[in-house]
Amino acid sequence: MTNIKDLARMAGVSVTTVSRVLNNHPYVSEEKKNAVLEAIRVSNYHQNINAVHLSKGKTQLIGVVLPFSDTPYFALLLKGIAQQALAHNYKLVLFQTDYKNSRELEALQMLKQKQIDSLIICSRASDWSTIEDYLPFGSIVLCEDVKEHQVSSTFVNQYKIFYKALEYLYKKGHKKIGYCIGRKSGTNSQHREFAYRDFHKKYKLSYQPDYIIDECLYFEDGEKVINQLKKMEIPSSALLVTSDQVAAGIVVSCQNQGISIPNQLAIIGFDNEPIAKMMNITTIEIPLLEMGRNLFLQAVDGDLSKKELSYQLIERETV
Amino acid sequence: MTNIKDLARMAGVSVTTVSRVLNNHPYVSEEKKNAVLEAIRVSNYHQNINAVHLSKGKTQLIGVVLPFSDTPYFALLLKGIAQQALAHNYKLVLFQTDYKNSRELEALQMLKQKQIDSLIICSRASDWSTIEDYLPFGSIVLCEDVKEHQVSSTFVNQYKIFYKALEYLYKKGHKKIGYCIGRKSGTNSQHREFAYRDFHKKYKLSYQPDYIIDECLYFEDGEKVINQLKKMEIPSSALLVTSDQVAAGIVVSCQNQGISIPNQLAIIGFDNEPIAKMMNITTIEIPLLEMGRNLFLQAVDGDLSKKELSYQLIERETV
DNA sequence: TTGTATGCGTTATCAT
DNA sequence: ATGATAACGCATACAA
Repeated sequence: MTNIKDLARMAGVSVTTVSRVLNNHPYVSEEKKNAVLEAIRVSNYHQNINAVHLSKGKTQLIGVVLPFSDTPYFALLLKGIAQQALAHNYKLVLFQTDYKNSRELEALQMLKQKQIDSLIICSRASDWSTIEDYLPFGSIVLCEDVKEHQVSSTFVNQYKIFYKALEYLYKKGHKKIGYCIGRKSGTNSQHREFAYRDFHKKYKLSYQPDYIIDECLYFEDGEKVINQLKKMEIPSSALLVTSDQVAAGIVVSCQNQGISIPNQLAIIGFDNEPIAKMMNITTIEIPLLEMGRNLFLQAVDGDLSKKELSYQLIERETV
Repeated sequence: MTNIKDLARMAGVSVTTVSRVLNNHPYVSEEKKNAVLEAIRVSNYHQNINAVHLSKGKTQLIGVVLPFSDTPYFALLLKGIAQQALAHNYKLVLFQTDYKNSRELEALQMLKQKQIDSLIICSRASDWSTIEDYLPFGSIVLCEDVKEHQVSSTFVNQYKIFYKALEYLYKKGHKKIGYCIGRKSGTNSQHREFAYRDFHKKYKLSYQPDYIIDECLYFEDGEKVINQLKKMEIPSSALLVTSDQVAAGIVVSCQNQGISIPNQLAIIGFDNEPIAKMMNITTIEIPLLEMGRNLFLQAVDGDLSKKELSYQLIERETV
């Protein structure tokens, strides 16, 4: 493996000059430049990027923490991030945490060890104090409303969205509203639960504990939801479903079981995925791609910034 | 940022000793070890991993090249890879190529520059000669039948699978069989096309060019397929669909349009995703998770090995 | 415009 | 069991 020292010898120049032509720096004569280029050609030279990293203290690598990537929500987020990474000549290091805190800590650790320049956490497992411990080592950006915490973030107001959706259902005459969610843990889920409770308080409604159904991530979970619904003493008449995939699964399951939508069961999905359009599912559009893109920008930028993205209720035929 | 030199000074030992305790090497007295540990504690020391990489010439990083990760096929493959990466303490660098050759070259380049130890290419865009150019720099493993080429790979026999599926349909009485595929390019697609042609030759059947429908990647593409089918002069009576997602989309679209399955249209999906089970779609199971896991193992192993995985036709109600 | 010398943080080799 | 010192390959401040 030839290195710049070898190149320097071959071209009859100093290593500095070699480094200059390698990095397109000015102040190098055409003559010497060509000599170096020729040496590079004949030697089949290539940089050892690790040496560059060590020397520069940067890696052009950005870590992305997410529980899994086979669900449209995270897949789209990731896609947005990847788009910008490509455009800005950064590479991505993926941490699929499976909601395991330890994996998130590994990512944080890589930040500390300078293997990645910054970190995008799409779904946080660690508490604030540990996040803040790692802040000195690189920018960390989150995908939730971080309130007063000194971290950059791009997010939608989950509380407001949920509340508005519930009110929409209420105005359509629904008094027994349930919701389906991926996991009960997680800050997003908390915001939603608060919205759910506050809504019921304000409108003086009561709800069954089993109106909240978790572990709803994939299309096929729709079947499970309907089965649970059928077991309820007082089944809910409407469902807020935090993924269009699951919403679609519910619709199909209802067809299979002869449950009429929206008459017997109203449904609002999330994200406005193409599947929602195809199956005519009322949904709440969240600009996930844009969110991903902005997360990346914040990560490389480094400055503290917070950006709330807007959402949109798209009325179709499941409510 | 304190380094091992500082630690050495603080603990009153040499850098070598510090390095020894850092790496759990033998031959260091309990006493000095504790001194170093204490120095580490008070200084809040952490390794600069780039220095380790430079020194060792390894990064514990493995590159994964795939066109996109928001389709179940690649998402599952990636999941399998990620599982093993986790278990073996490797990190993954993701290259979403969007089928752009240049992105794949970037990955190859990273291999050459030692930023990644090896490379898993889930869907190849480059030709063989360029792949082979990079072989000296680390192990490259592929996800296709590489025949005589000196590269490791884990794969299923796409040709045989397709052929068998076509014969199955034929035995069920179908003479006009079409198929839906993600992209026409790619080696997998070629194998399938060969199988398709050979099948028609053997059974002396003819087919329309428009029986081959590409760009079928997502659930919502099912609608497009049905629209195209309806435009055909002689629509096919059966469809091989290389993704259960799309197959499911087709089923839903048929329901919407009053097309009866399997009477008017028979369907075989691919991958045996949960959605196929839920919607009772006949499908061909391909062990994607296992495939991903094995790909990773081959990547870190480094030895040349080739492994063909088996598949299984799962008969349900769409044929 | 060019080169010298030093630093980046760690591991490996070789004495002792 | 311990340590001095040489790699590892590159970037850069500074001098010329």
